[in-house]
Amino acid sequence: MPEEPSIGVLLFIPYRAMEERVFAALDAAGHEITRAQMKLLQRIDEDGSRLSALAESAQVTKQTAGYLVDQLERTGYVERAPDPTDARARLVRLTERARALHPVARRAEAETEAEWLAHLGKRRMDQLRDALTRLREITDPYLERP
Amino acid sequence: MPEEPSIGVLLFIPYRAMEERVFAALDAAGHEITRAQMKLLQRIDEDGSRLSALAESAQVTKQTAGYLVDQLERTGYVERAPDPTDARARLVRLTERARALHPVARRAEAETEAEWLAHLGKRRMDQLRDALTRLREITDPYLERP
DNA sequence: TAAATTAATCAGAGTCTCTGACTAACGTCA
DNA sequence: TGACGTTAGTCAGAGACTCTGATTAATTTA
Repeated sequence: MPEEPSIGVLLFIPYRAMEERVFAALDAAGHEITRAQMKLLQRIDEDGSRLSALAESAQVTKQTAGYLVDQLERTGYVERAPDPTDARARLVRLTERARALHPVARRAEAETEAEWLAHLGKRRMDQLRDALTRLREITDPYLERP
Repeated sequence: MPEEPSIGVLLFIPYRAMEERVFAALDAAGHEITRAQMKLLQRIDEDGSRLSALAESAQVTKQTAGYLVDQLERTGYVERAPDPTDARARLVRLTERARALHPVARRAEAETEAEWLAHLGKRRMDQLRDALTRLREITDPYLERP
């Protein structure tokens, strides 16, 4: 007689399943991206971002961000360019290779979500999204509040 | 105009909030437990568990499990005893100190859940749990299937 | 009983993260 | 305008967590 999982575990199980689908799709498309690298990659602005900005956004130290950007640079996902407005700074920019990741990740996400919708039905899927969106109001420390 | 977060992110945000509440409560009660240690600790059977069993259950190698059990042993949360049924094996057992973690963690979880209930209302909280429980049917790789 | 398997450990390495110290460039203000 | 404090980034060193490969000891199988 297995116990009821806690709400925390119930949230984690599908989250993890989604994450694994996305990384599996990236891997299948020839992209060996780690979770840590992705955390940074997602935060790089269209016009490039400074290391400090990435570090702050991803909640890691500048040293950690530098270590991850080094890796992403070596594997061809980002490049560093001088920042024209400040000679101390450099802009981390996405390469074409990095831009190719987005559609792959989005497709895997959309496919997984479609399977969930098929299993839950539209009503319950809407209820799930609604409840999670409202829950975010009190659990997201970075949510913009009006 | 911030985009709608994906369902994956929406799941992750409250999960992470819950996890942080639990570890903060443990920390406040004087227990410095890491996520990796907790993953093992949760899987130790009432009568003790073998290292191999813990490793398999937590999805890590035996070496990793050994490394974590060493730490937990040093900090007084587990002890190793010979397995009377097999001289190669040793049983990892919870100490009293480890047993003291459970009520602290459960209380933090219950408090957080109560806040969520107050914010969402009973109807939406029930819908959330229902949707997540059904979602588990297709996203939990370790779910017992009848 | 010899061979294969299983339980655990040792050794070495890679990833991710941190703190502390440093250099170079920028901004301020007396 | 020049000294001072701040900011951007890097270097060095360390700790946590994870892995692969090799080893030892005990058990199970053929």
